[in-house]
Amino acid sequence: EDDPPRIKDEPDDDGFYASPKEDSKPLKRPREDDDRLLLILQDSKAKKVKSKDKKVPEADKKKKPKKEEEQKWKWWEEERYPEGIKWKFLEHKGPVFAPPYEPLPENVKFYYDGKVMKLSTKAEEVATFFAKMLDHEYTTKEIFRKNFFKDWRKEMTSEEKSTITSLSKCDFTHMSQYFKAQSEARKQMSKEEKQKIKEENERLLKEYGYCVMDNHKERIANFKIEPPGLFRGRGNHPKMGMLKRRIMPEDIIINCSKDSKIPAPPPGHKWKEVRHDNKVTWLVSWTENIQGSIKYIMLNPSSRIKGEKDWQKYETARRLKKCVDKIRNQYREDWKSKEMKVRQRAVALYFIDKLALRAGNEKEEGETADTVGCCSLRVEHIKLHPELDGQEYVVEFDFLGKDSIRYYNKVPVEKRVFKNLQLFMENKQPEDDLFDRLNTSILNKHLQDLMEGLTAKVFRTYNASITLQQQLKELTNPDDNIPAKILSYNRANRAVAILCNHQRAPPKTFEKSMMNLQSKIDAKKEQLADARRELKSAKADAKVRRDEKSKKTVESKKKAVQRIEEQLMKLEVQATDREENKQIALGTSKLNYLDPRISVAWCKKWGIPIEKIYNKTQREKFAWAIDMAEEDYEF
DNA sequence: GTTACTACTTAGCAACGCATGG
DNA sequence: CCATGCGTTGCTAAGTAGTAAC
Repeated sequence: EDDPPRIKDEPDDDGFYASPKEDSKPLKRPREDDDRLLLILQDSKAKKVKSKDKKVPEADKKKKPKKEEEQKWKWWEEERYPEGIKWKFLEHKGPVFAPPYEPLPENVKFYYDGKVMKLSTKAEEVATFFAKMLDHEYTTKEIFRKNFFKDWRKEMTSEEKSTITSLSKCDFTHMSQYFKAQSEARKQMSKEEKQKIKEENERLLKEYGYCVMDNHKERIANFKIEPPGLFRGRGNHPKMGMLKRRIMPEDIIINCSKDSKIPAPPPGHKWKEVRHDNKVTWLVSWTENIQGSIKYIMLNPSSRIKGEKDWQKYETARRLKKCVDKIRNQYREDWKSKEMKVRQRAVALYFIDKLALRAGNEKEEGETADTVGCCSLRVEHIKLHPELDGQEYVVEFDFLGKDSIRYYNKVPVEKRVFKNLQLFMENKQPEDDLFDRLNTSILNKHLQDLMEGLTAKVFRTYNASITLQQQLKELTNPDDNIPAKILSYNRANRAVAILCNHQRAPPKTFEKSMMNLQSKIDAKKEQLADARRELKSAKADAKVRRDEKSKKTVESKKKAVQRIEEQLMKLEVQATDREENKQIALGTSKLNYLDPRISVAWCKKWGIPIEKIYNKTQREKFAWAIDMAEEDYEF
């Protein structure tokens, strides 16, 4: 047993404290079932009170958020379960299913080969999926059309099947127009109607959006089952256009505790299975029909179960910080190894560390888009340049990574790495694996030996977080005002996003919005010039008159100039930020790679309100960090 | 080692909805 | 008050990585 139980009052391997303050507070009361019952009881009482509240006007509404505030639970101050056990009590209402198909009104026609054709309900439903995507580029792609048509035909009656033999003879335009009109009508709805829909959504959220896990009510992330539709893979996906079938209660596995109130399936239906597995975190699962993979309903990032894991992730990355030098020396040694396997492993690890590449699991050919990560790189994905633009030993990377996002980079590497790469590529075809003696499993096993809990992806987390910390130190100018400091923060964030290759398509309205901002800046500049002129004349005036009143005018004009200068500066900062962000997505790194305590500490140090860095959702996810981190926190 | 299966994190895009300014 | 632009949220695909069975 190299993993001791975690409940104790000293830090475990990950630096977790049972009770996190170092002065040894008494252990918290263990989670007891009595507590749980109490909470549920309170909860149902609260509901009753609330429903009464409905008739009570405005004044009472304001109390609600306060009440919730008081109830906020600091799970990070509690002891953790022994490893493997995820919860003791879990109760939920099951999933919300997609609304049933509503057949089209009679007057909406489908045409085949120029003639009106009435489709059976099943065939019609699938046809509407295609019609709704008609404007999308997808529907012009050969593979998409082929896959769609094949799956569509499976839903047709035998008559339909014999009539409809070619997709190009199908005319969905009338259906498409109908849907466009529908969505237009939705936008035009009256306030009352919109309000009604909103209330219905809130009701659904209230009823199905939460569960009770152990003693606490927790938000569920995705309580709605994915509706049927056409599969939209990313990049060049061989399965694009296939029919994603409707999920029924009979497909659903429910996971909850034995002593909980088991959710009821919709009338006339039953669940595939109800199980009670507290070694996993999911509440509901089903098998999807495109890849045959399992989908899950799990908790929100603000939940204890996700938060603890997230915290732990950063603690592992911090442990890597302590031994990364040793590991780097090690892999540099391994570049010289007699064993090919060891050399490949060492070069791959160098890429993962230096370039923050993903591990690169192997994928089943023909089942997914052709994308790669480090271990699955092929010879065709790199070019070796003994010299390029005045630099020696340059490796040019060009491949599609996760989500078919292109990774393109020219990197000078150490001579040994370069020589090794030449060796690995000898006598190989472009489509051969660069690291033919390596896969992620071998690599991760090796990493596990170097440090407990170390895997390839820890390097991404570590390098991302350490880069943010470094960049913040470097870029923050103490004399800057708040907007300028925030620009520095965003620039530090951006450095990480570039490292991790988090790209986005430039927003469709980018050019336009940039122009708008520029014209705002121009207007502000003019305003500033005016204000300065006025100040000047006021000064001149004051010189002649030498009275109190004109002095005051000068003062107020001065202030006006200052104010406008500040506004202009803010706009210019905004423009810079936006321009630099054109093709970079900051969100992913902020949410998944940057230890939030670094950002919290930075905010505290420079007096930046946390709201400027994290929006509401992000503050909920990182509540633990916001509560814990002091200004001197170091990653 | 290889494969199948499972559980969980990470990812970009599009729809939504709210604030803002004319 | 309405339109518009933009940040936020929802959605779900696509990764990583562990385990078990052969």
